[in-house]
Amino acid sequence: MLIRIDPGSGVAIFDQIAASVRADASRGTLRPGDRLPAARELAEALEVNVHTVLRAYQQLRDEGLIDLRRGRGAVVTDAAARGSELLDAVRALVADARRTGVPPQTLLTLIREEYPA
Amino acid sequence: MLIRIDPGSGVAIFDQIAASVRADASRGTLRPGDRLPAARELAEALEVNVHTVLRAYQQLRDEGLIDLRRGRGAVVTDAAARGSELLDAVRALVADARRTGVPPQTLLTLIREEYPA
DNA sequence: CTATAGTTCTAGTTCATCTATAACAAGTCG
DNA sequence: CGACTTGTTATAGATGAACTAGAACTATAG
Repeated sequence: MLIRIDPGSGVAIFDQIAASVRADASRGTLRPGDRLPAARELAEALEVNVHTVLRAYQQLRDEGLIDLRRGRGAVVTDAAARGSELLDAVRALVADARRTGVPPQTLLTLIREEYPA
Repeated sequence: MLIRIDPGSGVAIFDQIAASVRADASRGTLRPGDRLPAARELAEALEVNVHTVLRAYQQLRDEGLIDLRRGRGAVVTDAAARGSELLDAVRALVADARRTGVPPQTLLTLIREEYPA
């Protein structure tokens, strides 16, 4: 469980935190039942405000990736394991995009168009 | 060529415009050689500032999706056609994600992790 | 040459993000 | 039960990116 962020990368910090957790879940580094660090704790480690971390956690909860409960913290759900099954398909698609010279932004847009939030 | 935007959606307007063009190119609605509306023209239609549209166009140029020339405007390049070849693969992947209950954000993160800008 | 349309510059406004503090509430766990 | 942990909510201020506005400039098309 290592979360790294880059302030001033243009991407909102809370988005980076959430993305980092998602990535760990997909890789299997984070497994169902695992607990994320407490918000205040992580905030201190990243030298970031608690609200920023909490906003990331709430985003993940909205996606069903974690459960948030007072007193216990953020626990990874079963849903998180499912993401890892897609990894191979994702890798194949990315390889295709690379080969044909389709830039990341375009690929991301294609996905978004087909799978709107 | 229909471009719609939603101000106050959190996503920057110039990003929305660029994404809309990318989507049209992938779908085949926009083909190599086609011209985008003049920046001032589109700006007026969308009730948006010219700079905002131009920023979107410049982003697309950086990706190689369009050529920008004074006096002529924005012309879709050959590169744009390549994106459409990926559509089937993208649709398959999205279907897989849907089936397994993986939310859009998670899928997008997976792509980003594998294909960093 | 004239109209077109992108480029560059300056300046002001708005709004999301992030920070800082604090009080509160619902759990966990001994 | 009771202390502790940890998320929830609220308020307020600072910062910077995005957007707007207006104008002058310049390469290219026709």
